[in-house]
Amino acid sequence: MNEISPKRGPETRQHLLEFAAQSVLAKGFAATSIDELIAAVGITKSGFFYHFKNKNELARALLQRYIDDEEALLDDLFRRGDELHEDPLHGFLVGLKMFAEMMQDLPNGHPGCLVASYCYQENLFDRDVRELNTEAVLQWRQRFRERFDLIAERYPPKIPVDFDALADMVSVLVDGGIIISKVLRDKEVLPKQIMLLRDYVRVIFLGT
Amino acid sequence: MNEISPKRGPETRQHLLEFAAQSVLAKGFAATSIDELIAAVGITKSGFFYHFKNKNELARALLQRYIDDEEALLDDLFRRGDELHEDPLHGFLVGLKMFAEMMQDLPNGHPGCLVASYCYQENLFDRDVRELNTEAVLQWRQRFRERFDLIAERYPPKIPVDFDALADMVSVLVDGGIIISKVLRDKEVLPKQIMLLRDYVRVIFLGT
DNA sequence: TGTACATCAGTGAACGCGCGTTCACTGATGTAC
DNA sequence: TGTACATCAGTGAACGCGCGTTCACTGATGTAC
Repeated sequence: MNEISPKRGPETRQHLLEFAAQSVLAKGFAATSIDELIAAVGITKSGFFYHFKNKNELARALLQRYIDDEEALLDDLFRRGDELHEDPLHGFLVGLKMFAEMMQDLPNGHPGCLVASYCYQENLFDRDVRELNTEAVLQWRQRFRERFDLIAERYPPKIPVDFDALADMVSVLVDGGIIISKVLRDKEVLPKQIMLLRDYVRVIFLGT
Repeated sequence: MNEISPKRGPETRQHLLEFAAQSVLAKGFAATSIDELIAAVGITKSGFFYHFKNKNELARALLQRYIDDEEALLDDLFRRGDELHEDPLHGFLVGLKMFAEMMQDLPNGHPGCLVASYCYQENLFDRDVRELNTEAVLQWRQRFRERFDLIAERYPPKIPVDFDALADMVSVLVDGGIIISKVLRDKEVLPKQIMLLRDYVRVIFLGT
């Protein structure tokens, strides 16, 4: 038995991270115990400390993974939108549409945003983890801000609008939409909010 | 000493709730210990259990107080908006403006939303607490939905819009705005998001 | 081809502290007669 | 006006469990010569 024994380490680490992410989103980081993670994965406690030197290291790895995954997902999505329309506005609108559809197709709704979860437990974490969180949000602001600048070159906005605030609005609606979806146990809320944002962006740059 | 000793009970309870709210918003409910609360308030642990029969009872009281306070605050705010304009649209727009200003005037920004905090630790709480959370969000949906219905009677929307989703958008932008404000440590984010919502509502019903 | 050593991915036992909860008790104030 | 009892707002000591972390050790695989 256990014929695939060589090099299981990275795999075990991934399982720990996956299970930890679920648990943190359901109960918070403080209530997520190392004991439950190792029980789920099937190693001993010392095995956990081989992979992570302490619990804060787990928090860091968890957040880094989440940020990287989200970035890859959304980059891919808006790139596909741009491939369908060379126009930056319509490419973005298609990207938002695809994003809304993707959120709608998740069987149990969005599992939750680690950035938001950490935000409401920030005192638990070292400064490096908190800075990671801040950096991630700032990156999204910059990314969308550049997009709106690009759009505005071709489509001067019909309504005066602060592009940094509009860029933040994407993160705001996603994080807020996830919360209201979760609290109401209604997975339609998040996609509907994204579509509302889409309508707003259209009316800003096209006037209807 | 201690000449004002009679009937201190309710006062102690309020202090416990105030301190608990701060701590829960900074670290989460699980990491908020009864020990730190009683240390802050100056009673013993058994004194705590005189006021709350267990920790879940504290969670319930905390959330109930938060919901009641927010409801009173926003009711008052939109009532004042309506007093300045008998028109339901302009009364609402004024209310949103005052809301944004109020958020801007908080010295350290909004301290956080307990509904959102509990949402990311829902597995810690009994069903009654979770239902309280759901009910609160549904009430806000209904409240704003009625407002939009009223507005639409006089101002048919220029853009087709789902009023339930638009009503949810208020909660979504507030909860999301608080998170992004907190993560960026920039208290301007939340009021700006509220003003963006205001512009959106205006363009929906007035066309600009 | 065989041996020596290094690295990987863990095991097992023990640690001390902090946690939520229970229990029997208390001293000051309020109320009934 | 004095006494008996009830209620309020706690105290103090003890409980057992679960937590994160440390330490010395191990057995399987990989690499150098």
